Amino acid sequence: MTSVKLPDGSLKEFENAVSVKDVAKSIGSRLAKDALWGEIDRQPVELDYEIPAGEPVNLRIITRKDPEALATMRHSCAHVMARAVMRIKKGVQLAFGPTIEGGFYYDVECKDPLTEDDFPAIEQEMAKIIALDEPFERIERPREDAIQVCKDLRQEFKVEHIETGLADDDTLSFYQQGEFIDLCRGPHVPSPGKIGAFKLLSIAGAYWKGDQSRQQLQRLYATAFFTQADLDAHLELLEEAKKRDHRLLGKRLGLFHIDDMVGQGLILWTPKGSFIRQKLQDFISEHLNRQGYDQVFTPHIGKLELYKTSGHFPYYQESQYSPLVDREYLSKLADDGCTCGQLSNMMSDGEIEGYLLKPMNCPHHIRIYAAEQRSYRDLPIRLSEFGTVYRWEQSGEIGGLTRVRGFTQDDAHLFVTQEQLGEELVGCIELVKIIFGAMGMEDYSVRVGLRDPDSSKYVGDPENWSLAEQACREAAATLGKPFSEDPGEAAFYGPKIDFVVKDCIGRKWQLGTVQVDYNLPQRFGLEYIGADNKPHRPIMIHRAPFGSMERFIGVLIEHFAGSFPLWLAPEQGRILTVSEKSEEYGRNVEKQFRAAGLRVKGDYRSEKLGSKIRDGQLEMVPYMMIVGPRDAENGTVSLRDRCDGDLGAIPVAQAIARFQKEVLEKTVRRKSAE
RNA sequence: GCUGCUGUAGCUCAGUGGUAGAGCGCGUCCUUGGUAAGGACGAGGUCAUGGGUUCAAAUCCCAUCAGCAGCUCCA
Repeated sequence: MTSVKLPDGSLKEFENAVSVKDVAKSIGSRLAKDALWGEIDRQPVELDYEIPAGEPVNLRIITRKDPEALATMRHSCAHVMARAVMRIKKGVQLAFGPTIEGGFYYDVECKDPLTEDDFPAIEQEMAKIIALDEPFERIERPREDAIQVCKDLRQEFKVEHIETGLADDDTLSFYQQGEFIDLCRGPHVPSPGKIGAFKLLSIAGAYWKGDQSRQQLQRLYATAFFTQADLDAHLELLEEAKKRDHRLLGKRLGLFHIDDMVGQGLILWTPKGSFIRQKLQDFISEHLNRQGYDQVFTPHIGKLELYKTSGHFPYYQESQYSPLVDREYLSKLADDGCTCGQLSNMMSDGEIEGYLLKPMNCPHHIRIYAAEQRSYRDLPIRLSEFGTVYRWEQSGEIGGLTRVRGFTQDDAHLFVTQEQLGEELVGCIELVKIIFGAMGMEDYSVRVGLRDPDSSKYVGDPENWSLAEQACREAAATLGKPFSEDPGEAAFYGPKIDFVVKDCIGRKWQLGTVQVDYNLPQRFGLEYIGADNKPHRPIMIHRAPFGSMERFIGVLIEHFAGSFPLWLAPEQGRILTVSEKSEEYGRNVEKQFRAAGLRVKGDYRSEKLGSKIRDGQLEMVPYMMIVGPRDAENGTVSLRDRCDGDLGAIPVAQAIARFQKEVLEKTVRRKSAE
């Protein structure tokens, strides 16, 4: 007797031995057809798996409607892709081929490297394999046999993976499909016929096991869906998302420029982009004032000595611009043929004095704190600065506004007592909340980085750490949205709270961060005099709610799809004359808007109205004010909203009032890209 | 930094071992048009840079620089 319990709680009993498929058949022929695999007591099993007799087992039958079905089908598709590649190319070594968000990839090594030109052939071969519809057969082998199987197949990566990655598994599973056999945990759909529609997307390099020192493989990215319609919709979504790319919009709207002659990863803010940045800085400054911050200015460079004390030099030397060395030593360099390495050693040893382009603002702020004797009555001290820092990012990593070599942090350092820590962290979070709220950005995630309990790399008193970690949790909780707690993600000097968003192609970027620091106050010997008339050590909080102006604006361009809210729009409105006959009235209206402090321009070209409107729409101007003879006569403008279209004629004063209200309220307009 | 792809007019891109192309934009003129492209004419390019192969290179090869995708890294 075999009995199974179904997810709805019902019990089914069978006299003879039954497979998962038999159970599905007994429920309905439609289910039998749609069934992909089964799950017994939460363990995936094949459809032909024979259910053990005896005690009732919990059985789920998975169809494409179940959330995990798509991922499994995609993984099956990865096998099909690998098989196709092996049919086309000789000597293919397979590495890993997992499902990822939105698709899957397979890492392979080919003697004769693959290019995108091979895609049509691979896709054709995949179509053939799918048409064959041979079942995915699960084969289980004891450990030693499994290694032998991989050796026979000459799949060295698989051998290594079993020997190292799967060292604890006694039995290993393979899936076979015709001539193709691959080490795989499963599950799979019963056969490739279940794959609906697929497409190869791109090819890129990837290191074996993610280790830079290991060989580099080729990673084939692809995606698959149960229906062609779903695939088409997905591809269209990708195309739509690309139109929001801040690199394209930034160029098209003239927001910023990156120039070869200036240098990689160095942003030139054009007037329009500068305007947006200035407005954001003004906005945040206003809230800094309210929260009792003091704004400071500090230089872009500092002595090596400063960064030796802070620990940034030479420890992070690789990711910094080279130091600015004294003239004297430079000529010595030239005369003696001294190598860069030697110079670097001399600097670390203190033989050479030089300056560093600052990689962080904290050392400068610390020296402001240390410049005066501080009392507990002065604390907390909150020093803020839109401080520009420079970091030598790897060239392959630089791009757009999201990863640059020079950027301005909306930085601040708070010097607080242990007792004040919790409240100040909450204050920092409050700022983040205000900013994201004002932008209408809800789609961000929060991570609290905690100590790795097994590591001893952390500085500071463990008891204080626990207090700080708890304070971080409590501060994060004030956002009122779920956050993750990541042990081991803390900096060595203290726990932190990070805010992460995604860009238009799904890449994650860290924006704001709030970090507790026990280390720097110690390194710099910071003190304040307590109520007990004794010196005490303050705790530092580093915080940058935007992260950097560059990255934040990059993300913001994509968030708004280039269509900024009125208060941020460099050009808030444009006056369009119906014909040149209305130019005088148009200029008059323009003056009135300007006098009211609004940023408007006039389009007085001898173009047709439709053409001017089109230009205005494409340049993302929030409002257009159309003026013709009728408006001149009535003292009106015909207002056109970029999102809603024609709003009809209203008096000029009313239009101005509408603008001012919208600016004051910082209304967030709907997104739309074109 | 690594792997692959790319670099042609202000922008988007076509092109090919033998005198450099389109659309948009720009300029001039015509047109005076009421809610997403009116018309004509014209200007504009050391084909990223530096080497090499060749009678001949924008085209083929090498290097450099830059961009894109991914990997790695990210105080």
